[in-house]
Amino acid sequence: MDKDEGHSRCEQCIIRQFNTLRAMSREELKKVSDSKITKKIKKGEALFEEGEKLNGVFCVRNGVSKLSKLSANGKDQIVKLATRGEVIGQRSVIAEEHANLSAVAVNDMEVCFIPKDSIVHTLNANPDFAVEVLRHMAHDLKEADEVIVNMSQKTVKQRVAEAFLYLKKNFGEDKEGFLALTLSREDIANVVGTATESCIRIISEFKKEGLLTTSGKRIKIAAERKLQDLSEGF
Amino acid sequence: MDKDEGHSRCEQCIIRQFNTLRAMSREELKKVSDSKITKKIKKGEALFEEGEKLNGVFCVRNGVSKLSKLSANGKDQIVKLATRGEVIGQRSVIAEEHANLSAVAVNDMEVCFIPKDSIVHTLNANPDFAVEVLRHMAHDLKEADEVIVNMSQKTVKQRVAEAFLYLKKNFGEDKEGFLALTLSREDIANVVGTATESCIRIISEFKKEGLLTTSGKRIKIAAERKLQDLSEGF
DNA sequence: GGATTGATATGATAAATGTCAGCTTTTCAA
DNA sequence: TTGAAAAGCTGACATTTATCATATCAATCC
Repeated sequence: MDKDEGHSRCEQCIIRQFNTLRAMSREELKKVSDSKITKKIKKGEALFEEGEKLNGVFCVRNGVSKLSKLSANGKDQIVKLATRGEVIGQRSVIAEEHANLSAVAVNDMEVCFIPKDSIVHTLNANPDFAVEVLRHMAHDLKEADEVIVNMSQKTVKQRVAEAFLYLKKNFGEDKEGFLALTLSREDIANVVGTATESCIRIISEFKKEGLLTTSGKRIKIAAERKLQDLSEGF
Repeated sequence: MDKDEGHSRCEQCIIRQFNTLRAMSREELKKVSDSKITKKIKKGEALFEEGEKLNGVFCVRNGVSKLSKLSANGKDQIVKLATRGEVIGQRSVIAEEHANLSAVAVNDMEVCFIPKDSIVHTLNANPDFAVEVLRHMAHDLKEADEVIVNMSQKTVKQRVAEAFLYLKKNFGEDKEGFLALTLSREDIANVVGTATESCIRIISEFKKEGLLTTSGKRIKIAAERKLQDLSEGF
């Protein structure tokens, strides 16, 4: 059994090494550990919805969550995919605002809910932690800027290509070489910001051109270099 | 003469009230004031270019700067317009990364350059300041998420309408009722993420429909409510 | 097994947007 | 003042993308 499973202490949790919690002192971490609640979230269930007031943050132990925002025309735009080691909801807790995004499990998840008190307290008391969170948010902001440019300047085809490269880079491949994270065509379309049909059509095209192969909804990247070139406009 | 002009002390600078610098202690502010350099930037000149290493941040005293990123197809995407009271370059300094955006003056500017040492030092020593910067960045991140959704889900026409509402809200109008910030058609197109010709065409349409009136490059919003509705998809 | 449902796929068509070319107006410096 | 350069504008056309309709496939439930 994975030694990080169950109700282990944050102090021993290896997940912590990958996120801002590593900048906490031993005592601070102990407090977090005492107040945290481990939750299992089934595929399709929501961690929270857009507009909801968050009383804490979620540290992802396993699984993937999509962070999305509903647009006026009724479509969901997926802004980020959060996986093992990432902390969700920090932005809203820090800004003391209601959630600007919804978080829904893409597959079965295990998360730790950390009440905001211990986070906010540490933020005000431990500059190392504050700066660590700040660095992390600065990084997210840079990524967001890049997404803005891609959304407005790249074609749908380029963005689809990029989405697959992103999935490979961030979630890797399984033993058979398929992308480890399997998304529905609709979810892919919502990442890319296009109609589901357009997305499916482009995937079909890519298959014909030998850039991808598929098996059911699973997708394998067959010519990464060509996908890369395509996504950059060649 | 404006009492904030010239080489005044940061302690007395009224601009400071609007940005993160207000969370600094008296001594910290003194250090900043001693090391800062006031600069005049002419319209069209750059504060810094994408990829450049920043040795500090810029506090805007007067004028407006466009923050933009060059896309692969050679177009500039304007990600943000920064005006009086805003601090530019914080993200790059905090993340210790090269600038991910270029900053170019949209009109004549007066800015204070603050070397990064005093910023970084205060960040590590004064949690209030760190949290203040963090709040600010959390806000920017939320705005960026909204831009992503708009870019991917709204039509060009909706985005143009929204751009004018944004300009009115953030920069106001002059005595005659024209938008106080005058941008070239190309800059508007680069905010919206569309071709300059498409942007011009839509402005012409809006004029015909009585939503806008123009005088040279100056633009007046004639029917704000209708523009609002249009931007939301009605 | 057969019925039902949701996801995937494809075609036909319409709408939105970009590109290119040419023209007019404004700007700015010699 | 004037003439070149830049910005603004418009039309024609090509391309991209969305929408609607329909068909197929796969999973699930009785």
